[in-house]
Amino acid sequence: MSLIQIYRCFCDETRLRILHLLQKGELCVCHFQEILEAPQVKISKHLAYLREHGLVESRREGAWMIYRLPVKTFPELDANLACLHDCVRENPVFLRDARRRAGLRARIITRSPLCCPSTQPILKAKSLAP
Amino acid sequence: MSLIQIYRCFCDETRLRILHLLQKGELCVCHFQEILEAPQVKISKHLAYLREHGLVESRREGAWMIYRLPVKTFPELDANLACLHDCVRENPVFLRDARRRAGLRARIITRSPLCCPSTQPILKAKSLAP
DNA sequence: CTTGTATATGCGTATGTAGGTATATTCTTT
DNA sequence: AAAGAATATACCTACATACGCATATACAAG
Repeated sequence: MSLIQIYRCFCDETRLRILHLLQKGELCVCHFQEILEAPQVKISKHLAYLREHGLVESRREGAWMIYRLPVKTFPELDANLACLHDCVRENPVFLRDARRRAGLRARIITRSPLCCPSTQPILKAKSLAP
Repeated sequence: MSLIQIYRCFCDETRLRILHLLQKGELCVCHFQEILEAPQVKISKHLAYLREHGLVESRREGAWMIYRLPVKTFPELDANLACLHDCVRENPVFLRDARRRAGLRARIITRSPLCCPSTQPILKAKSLAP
């Protein structure tokens, strides 16, 4: 993964918002759809772009795909993600995303299992498919 | 100047090298040509791109155009330039650029006025046009 | 005013990217 | 096996970008 590839990934707002959200932990596609209020195909393509360039990893969990930042970190990516986090500290769009993310988690936990179990500390994935 | 614009400017190697060089002070076009070993049109277009997006400023000095980072700074640009500087600390290409820049300055000072006076503390621009 | 130097710009081409629609794939549920 | 949900991909269009060649512009020197 080169610096240039990182910056290419960073130069789209949707991808920036995705990366910003992933800094607080993994998420599945439908979460991005809901938080960013963007169509599935748009989210899915940007995630594919990020994955092809090594900025996110994915795993399947039942019908859901869970995305996260690379477990094996890179200094350049770490540095730039930290810089991004700092730069958007007061940005309304990114602040709103963070709030919606927190709200989403609370809602899912208190209601029914609407989406992937990685956000539901109560239910385990395997228990959904006996 | 938005974050996205900064990242768009950052996602080309030539532009990254130009910005990295400018962190140590202003330079004119022919310096970039020599240090980066790139054709004039390529340098000129990347500088125009950076200027249109607010990442560099230019002024004319005789026949030369001097480029520099914006005098009026922006937090996002500062942060990302600092991050860039840190990321390329050990990058051969950027290290070589820095060395060539230093060598260029020394050569110009000790020899004749080959290029713009901003790198020549001995001669002033006005003294070249009496 | 002409020549030469430094720099910018117009144009053409090739490639990358963003976004949409429609469809395919994969898994779950029944 | 069939239907439905979650996600990915193929294809299309519009637009941005990178680069080179040729040419224009701006200034300096004579």
